[in-house]
Order: sequence, then C-alpha cells, then structure tokens
Amino acid sequence: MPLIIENIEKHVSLTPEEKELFLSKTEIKKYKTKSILLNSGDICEHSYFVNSGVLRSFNINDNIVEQVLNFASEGWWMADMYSLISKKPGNLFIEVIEDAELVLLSKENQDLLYTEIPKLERFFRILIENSLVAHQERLMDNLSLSAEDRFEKFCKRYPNLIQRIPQKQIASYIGVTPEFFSKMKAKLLRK
Amino acid sequence: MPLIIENIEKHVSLTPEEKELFLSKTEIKKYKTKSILLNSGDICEHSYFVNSGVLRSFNINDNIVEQVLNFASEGWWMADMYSLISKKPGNLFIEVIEDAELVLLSKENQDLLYTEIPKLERFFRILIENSLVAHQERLMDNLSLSAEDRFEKFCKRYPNLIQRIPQKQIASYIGVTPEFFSKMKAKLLRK
DNA sequence: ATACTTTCTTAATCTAGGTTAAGTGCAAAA
DNA sequence: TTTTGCACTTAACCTAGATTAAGAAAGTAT
Repeated sequence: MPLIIENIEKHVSLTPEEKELFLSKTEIKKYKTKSILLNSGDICEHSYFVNSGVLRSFNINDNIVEQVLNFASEGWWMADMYSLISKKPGNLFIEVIEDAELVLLSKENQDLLYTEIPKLERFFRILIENSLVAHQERLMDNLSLSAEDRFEKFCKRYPNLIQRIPQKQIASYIGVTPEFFSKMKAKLLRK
Repeated sequence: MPLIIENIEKHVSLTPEEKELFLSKTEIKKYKTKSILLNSGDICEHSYFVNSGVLRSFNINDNIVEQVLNFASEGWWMADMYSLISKKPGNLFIEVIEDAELVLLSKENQDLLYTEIPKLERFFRILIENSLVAHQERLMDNLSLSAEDRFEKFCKRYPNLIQRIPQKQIASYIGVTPEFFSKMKAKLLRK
C-alpha cells in the first residue's frame, strides 16, 4: 500500500476504487538534492507528498538572508499554501535537501478530487487543522522561549531530521544565526 | 441576514433551509469585558464567532507572563484549535476585552453540521487554510523583522483594533515587553 | 590527488530588546 | 473622597543573540 494512501487512511477510509482514482490523479517523481521545486515569485501548482528524502521551504528576506519556514521528510506534505490557494505568485522557495521521491498532486486535480471524493475535503481539513495547531505552538514558542529551548524542542520533535539537515538550516528554522547556533551547540555539548 | 451567514456565504452558498438549520445549531450570548470564555486546562467545547466586541486568546508561560496569541473582532472566529480538535485540555485562555455579542457553535454541533451540510466542511477548510497562511506569515515576520516593523504591519493589518486594545496586549502580540513598546512608540511619534 | 566551494567554528565587538525600579495618570472600588 | 490598583512612561543598566572577520573542516568537482 503506497505511503500516501496509508497517510490518508489515518483520517478517512477509502474504497479500493477511490484509492485507485486518487492515485491516478497523482504523479511520482524523483529529484536530486538541490533541485528547486518552486521559486519565489512563481505560482505554486502542486502539493508535494514525500515518499523519501527531505524538502525545505524558505524565503529570502530583504537582507538577502534565507529564512527557513519548514522541513518535510517521509510522510509529510509540502506546498506554498498561500500561493496554492490564492493562485497568486508566492514568495517561498521549495528545495530538495536530500534526494527525494515525491508524489505530486496538482491543485487542479486536488479540487477535482474534492468533488469526486468529498471525504477528501475532510482529510485535507484535518491535515490543515493539525498544521495550524503546530504553527500556533511554534509561534508561541518563538515569542516566549530562548533559542536553547527552541532547539531542544526541535530535537525532541524531529529527532530523525537533525542528522539529515545542514546545521545552518536548523539555525534558520529556530531563528538564530549559524554563528550563534554553533556557539550554543558547543555550550550544550560541554554540559 | 446575520453576520455569520454572510461570513459563510463568502465561501460557500447555502439554501434557506441550510441557513436555518445552521442557525438552529448555534446560540447567541452576550458577555461583559473581562469575562473568561475558556480557561487554561479546560477542554474547548465551542467555536466563537464575534458579532460585536473584541476577544483575545493567550497563554501564561512559565515566567508567569501572559503571551497573546490572537485577537478577534466583528466577523472573526475564535477557539483553542488544539483543544477543540483533540478534545484534550488546552493551555489557552480566551477572554473578552470589549463587551461582546458572540455566536457559539459547539464542537458537537459543528461535527453534526459537517454531515448534514457537507459544504460546511469546505467552508471550515477554507477558513483554516486562510488562518494557516496568516500564521505562517506572522511566524516568518517574527523571525526576520524588527519589533518596529512588526508593529507597523500590525497597524496596517488591524487599524481598527489599535484603539480598542490595551497597549500592553498589542506589545505582547508583537512579542515585546510593555516597557520596550512604550519606548518604541515614543520614538515613532517623534518622527 | 588537487583546487574550489560551502559549512562550521571561534572570538571580539555591538545592539535590540529585556529587566528593574520609580513615578505618573486615571478609573474603579470603598 | 479617598484609596487602591492597573496601564502607561521614563531611565539606568543588563544580556541574548547579531555582526564581522578569519580560519578549520568537509564536501564536490576537475
């Protein structure tokens, strides 16, 4: 059973025909590290589901500094939600940071599937609800925790990602400079 | 036409019967300033839609400091999403900060309405999508903008709220102390 | 293997924003 | 009407984390 179907069936159950229909509307592609799936200024046309590998989304702010928004590894979805739903150019980049096999679901097909399999409306609602809750928690953490505590939380939540992501990108995710991150890490190891 | 129905029909259209059914599952209540609608540790049973007045959600972190998550005025929804969907005790407070008339929709009725009016599944999906996008942007802003720039964005986005919310709560929302906010405001006025 | 590029580290210096403390103004109790 | 309490201000001092700069390590390409 494909990972993506397992993922969906965690929240809604599908008949064999529905599974087949769903899969027929998706496309599997492989990408090498450093591939850019989406550029800032482009319209995001697909949601990406990760079968293997790691992705990150980021933007580049005025200071020419990359700011990481999210990572996605096996079993996670990734897209520029703003651009995807508004159909306007977004400001996120999506990049492959570890060779990846992805399931591509175009926005067009996603909308089509909503009408053909209404249960999927529920599935994606739940998916986004969970994402919203996670973002709210991260927002509060960023406002009230120290960099050290945010790093600790990151380690607990994504223990398997730490070894697979360049350290400077973790630094960016938790919101500190690579230099400060390095210093902080050295301090933590000394304990 | 009730504000809440107008709000829903921005995204999906309802038949007169559906409108009536929807309204029959809600309840209108009035609350005075300082009423607590939800306490930390309680399970959030309702979504609140604001007909008039202002609400805020916040939590109290270890340092005994209130951290504002969100405000809601006319036409906005408010709930502790985490608690509402997980049915577990949350850590948010929801408080009335200006006398309010609210539409209450219990989680129970919301789930019931999902099955009776499947279109609502779409409505709430879209609502949450928009909320997610807003939270993502705020997260990125907190990671890459100065307090001054965050305040400026807040003023642009919620110009009508500024006069209605105690300044220390705006400070908390953008993530600075009341003292620093006061200093910053004085500096901005000098310009 | 060698050169080239990028990541990571260390350290000195700097600053946005926090902390502490004291005082002002004002609305609500009493 | 006084008192109490809260919201806001100002100012001195402090610190987490940024910036700058330079070198070390580790990939990557030639």
